[in-house]
Amino acid sequence: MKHQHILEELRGKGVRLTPQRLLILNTVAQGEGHLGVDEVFRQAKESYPYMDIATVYRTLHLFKKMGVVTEVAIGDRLHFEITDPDGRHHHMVCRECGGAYNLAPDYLVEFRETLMREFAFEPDLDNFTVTGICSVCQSKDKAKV
Amino acid sequence: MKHQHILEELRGKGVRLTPQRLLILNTVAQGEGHLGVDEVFRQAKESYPYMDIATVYRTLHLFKKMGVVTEVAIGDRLHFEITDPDGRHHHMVCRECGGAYNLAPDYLVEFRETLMREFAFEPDLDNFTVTGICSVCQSKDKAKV
DNA sequence: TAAGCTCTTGCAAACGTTTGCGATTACTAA
DNA sequence: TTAGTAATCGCAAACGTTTGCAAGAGCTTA
Repeated sequence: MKHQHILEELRGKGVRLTPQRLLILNTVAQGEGHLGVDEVFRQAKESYPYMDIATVYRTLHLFKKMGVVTEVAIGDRLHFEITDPDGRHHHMVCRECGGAYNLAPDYLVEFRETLMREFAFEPDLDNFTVTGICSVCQSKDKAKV
Repeated sequence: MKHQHILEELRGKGVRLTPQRLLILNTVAQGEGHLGVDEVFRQAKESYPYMDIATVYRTLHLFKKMGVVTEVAIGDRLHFEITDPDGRHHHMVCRECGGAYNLAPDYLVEFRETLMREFAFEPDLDNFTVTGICSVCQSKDKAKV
């Protein structure tokens, strides 16, 4: 069981650490990359058969609100990952293959400054996703034509 | 009935123009700004009581695929508007008040070029939405503290 | 350690959205 | 104008997600 610091943090915020929550946290942590809700549910259920899908949803939303996990929209489906501890990152999601790529925060600094200066609009760039077509799929598409 | 050019365009693409579709198109067009699915449904039902919610969903998705309407995510809810004919625009959505502001394409040109150059990632910036806090709500928040 | 308070869980029902299907309708061609 | 064909509609059921509620469990205090 890693993520001891996350547990301390949650306890400090008055979040009760139930077996279900620990299990879901572990599942998300072990699921390298990004897991969908149903995948988290299925895996957690293997360890604890009474696990309820409603608990999974409630727990993931709680973790998201607490900043412990990050939600990434991949083609209409929500995926979850443990929040990047050393500096947040963003995502580029390919609409063709569904692949998710990380994007360092630097690339958004200027965009953010522009919106602030021009519109006094403070964008949420902590959890930012841009969809598009990745380089691999671009090559494939060209090959088809 | 405006939007004659849209009808021609749809017919040209082999889309059947049923009364239900015309009605939904008019509803979206008249609903200044952005209408939710339920609002489109309710308004369309006033003119044609047999209107089915499934038809509204199917039609809006069809129109979206045809490029006739644009989908905007406003705080977990999808809204629809007639696609901007003279140059597309983007949206800034306030997560506090739910307000949607237009954003001219210019502000994204540089961001797009960066992603292309650095990652060969072609972003979908035709229908781009960034959430955040608008200037009005920022002032309110300050006042509360 | 045990009691008590509050939060969380599991269940079931509700909600919003999507899908399958038979009946109906828009469009095409004669 | 009419008949034929394929797409669309309305209905109902299915699906994924959220919510209400009573039973159960975590944390605090003494």
